[in-house]
Amino acid sequence: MAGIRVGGPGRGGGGSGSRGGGGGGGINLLALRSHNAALLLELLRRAGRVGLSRLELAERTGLTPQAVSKITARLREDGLVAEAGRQASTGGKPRTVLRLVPEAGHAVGLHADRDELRAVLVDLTGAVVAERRTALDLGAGADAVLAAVVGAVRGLVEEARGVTKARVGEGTEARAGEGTEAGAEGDGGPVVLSGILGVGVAMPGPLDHTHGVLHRVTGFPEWDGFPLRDALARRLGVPVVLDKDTNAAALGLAVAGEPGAFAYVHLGTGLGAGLVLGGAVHRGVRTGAGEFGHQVVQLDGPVCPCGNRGCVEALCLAAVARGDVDEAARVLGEAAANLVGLLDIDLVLLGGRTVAAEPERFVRGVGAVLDARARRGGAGSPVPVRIAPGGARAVAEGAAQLLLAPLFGRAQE
Amino acid sequence: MAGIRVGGPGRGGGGSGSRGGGGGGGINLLALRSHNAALLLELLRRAGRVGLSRLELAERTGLTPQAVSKITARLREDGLVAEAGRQASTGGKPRTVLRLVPEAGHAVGLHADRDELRAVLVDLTGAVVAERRTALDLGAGADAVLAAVVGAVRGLVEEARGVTKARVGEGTEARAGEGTEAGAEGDGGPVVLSGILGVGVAMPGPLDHTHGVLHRVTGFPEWDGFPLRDALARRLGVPVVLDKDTNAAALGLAVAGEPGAFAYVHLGTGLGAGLVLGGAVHRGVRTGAGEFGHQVVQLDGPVCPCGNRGCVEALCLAAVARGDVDEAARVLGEAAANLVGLLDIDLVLLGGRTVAAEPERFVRGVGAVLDARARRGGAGSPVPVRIAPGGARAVAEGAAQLLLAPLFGRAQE
DNA sequence: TGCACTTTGGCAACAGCGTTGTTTAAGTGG
DNA sequence: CCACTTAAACAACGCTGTTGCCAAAGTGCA
Repeated sequence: MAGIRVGGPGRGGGGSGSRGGGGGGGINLLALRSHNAALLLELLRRAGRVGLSRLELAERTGLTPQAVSKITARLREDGLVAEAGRQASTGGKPRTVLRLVPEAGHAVGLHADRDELRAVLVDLTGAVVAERRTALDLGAGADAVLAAVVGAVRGLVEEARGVTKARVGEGTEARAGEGTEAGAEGDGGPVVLSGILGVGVAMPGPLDHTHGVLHRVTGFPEWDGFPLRDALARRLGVPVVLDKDTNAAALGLAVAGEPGAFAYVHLGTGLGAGLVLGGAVHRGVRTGAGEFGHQVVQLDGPVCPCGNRGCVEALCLAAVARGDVDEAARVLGEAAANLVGLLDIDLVLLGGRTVAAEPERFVRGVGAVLDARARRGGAGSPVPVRIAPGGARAVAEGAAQLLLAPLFGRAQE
Repeated sequence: MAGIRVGGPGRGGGGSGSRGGGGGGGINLLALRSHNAALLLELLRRAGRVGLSRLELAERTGLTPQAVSKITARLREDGLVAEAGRQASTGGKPRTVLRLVPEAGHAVGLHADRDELRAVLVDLTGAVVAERRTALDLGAGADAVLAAVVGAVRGLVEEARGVTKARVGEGTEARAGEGTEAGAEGDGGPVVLSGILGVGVAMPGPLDHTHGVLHRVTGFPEWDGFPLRDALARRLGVPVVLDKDTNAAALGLAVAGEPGAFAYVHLGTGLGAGLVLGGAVHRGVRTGAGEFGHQVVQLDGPVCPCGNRGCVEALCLAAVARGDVDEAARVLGEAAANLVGLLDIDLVLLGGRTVAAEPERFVRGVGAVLDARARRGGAGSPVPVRIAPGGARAVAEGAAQLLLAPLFGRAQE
């Protein structure tokens, strides 16, 4: 069944108090092994259905071809990678294409919003295999909510397993196209679901990502300090990771190929941001980063419910409320420009219900401010603004990446 | 004489196009070796004169004691580390204390401000060994300025070498306290200066850290696009690194022990910031991060020379100009609070001439805003504000760290 | 003073990592 | 059909950190 732990089977000693890695920054041989394995997996993931040859992997990693051969052999043994056709010859033996086996692992992503719960099951490549939506009432108490969440996850996984089994037939091993001529397109042949890697949970409002604890869920004081991660992990029996919705969305976008430094700005019932710097989600020490909405852009401006005066969120939402979308976009643009200048990022992605209602006008309005500032600030090409791809499912997909991303070398701080 | 390259002598093959490390993220055995060596050096540097035992190093890195022994043996061979006394016994053989040898390497830090040049020579621990100050006229043309800079560096190094030689006597080897009982305090015994590791240059205004090129030096258009790093490196014959003054200061503070995430806010003739996130200076893709002064905090406010309306810099400096320091501090505080909320940092450090004129009032004023916001935002303890230690020499010292820091594992992106 | 005990840290043997040199496989082109 | 080219596996190697063992150097009690 091939464990998913990238570190490999580790048949040897392993016994005593072996420090796996991480400990204090010292790089072990085990740590080295899993790092390089994760690196190859990440390259293969990004290559998608096209795949990559061993030599291409060697070029891109800086490792020797032989090292890549050894590592990929292990990954193939573990069922994570499979050979899939060959490239055109350039005068000699054609390169063998390696591809990630999507069915080698799955993860669940949950987006628990104020009024609904969205759950997705994704495979190793991040593609959605199954999805569920249900209403959610956070006021019903912890037990009821937890039961609902657990039920949704269980149902999702079992339903998906049934569908997949039905499609395939039965009695399959998790080895896809092992050695044989699977052809360039090994389509339509997924296999039995391996165990679930874990569940990622994305929620609005302040929380502690490191400990998986909620803080001050707006309007629901009974959730304050609730250790959601551990409670869910106990009931589900799989690892659980908790994060803010904006961070999950940003992670999903980063994994999906957006550049190494961008901001995901979410304007819905509130205003927040997820920051990706150097390819990794920046959460800050207390998972508090991305507190974008309560930036003051108007000294001594109107009072915001948070107590400050002149917050972007208040100004922006007020403009939306009175129908002045262009003004809302302009205010949002000024705040985004502050952020862009402060962090020198490459891209601003807009998302959220309010933006989704008038996407072009927001993109145009925010972009206009950024262009004007860049032209004056002078550093060069203006920072592009786009609507974040992925739509309403993006947060849930990103939540699933909270578990997948570490396999591909994206440490979650 | 023991090269300073942490990677070690590498007596073996080394020959052909061996990819040292870095290439594409793949971790080589060489890369592993230098990583772990750098990690130990960093721990020893932070321990300072107190030093650390091998077992303490093992605990903190997660490496086995034997691995630490091997690595430190190499470092001792290279003259970077020396034994220095022993700790009190806890019932068995007492632990041998290891300490960094400060004289094993030196670097030069330059702070080229608008009107003066400050140069420091620091040893491996970052302690200033010699210092020079001269007037600087950026308008005198590239050749004249470069000649002045080169002269200052040469003079500084030779003067320091003379002094050190005079103090020591002569004929010393770069092995300090090798094996012998050097006593707990091996004071007053530095040695011949090893070669200079390189020169770090810190300047105001926008520039490209990656390529070492200046952009739009305010008031001196002739410097626009000038490849200062390469020009200086050619004339000096040692590696040169260029960075913004605020980034250099932030790096220096980070190395000096400030927490893993803080902002250095510099208010002098202009307003800028250096950001340290996750222990590393955040420069952004175009070295543009830290553009703090032209954050808009007053929509449709007064026009700033940069063309925007309501920039912090304009508002803050205007308040200073009319003598209203408290208002300046309040405005600065609001902008700093925006930054703190956005990035979830641990600390705000204030520096620069204008702040230095009224330090307490700025600290109090900025702190008041941060406290108020934290109390409302609620996440918990307020973010402390302090005057950045180091004074007027801080930028030059940080510039020297541009070369020292990589030895200790702080990659410069 | 002497012996038992504890702890440190070097030495030697080892497994595992990526590297190098060589061989086999699998194509192209004359 | 054969020379040539390129890809990838195999084998030997050097170097990494790891493990097992032992000398060194203290403490503490008899």
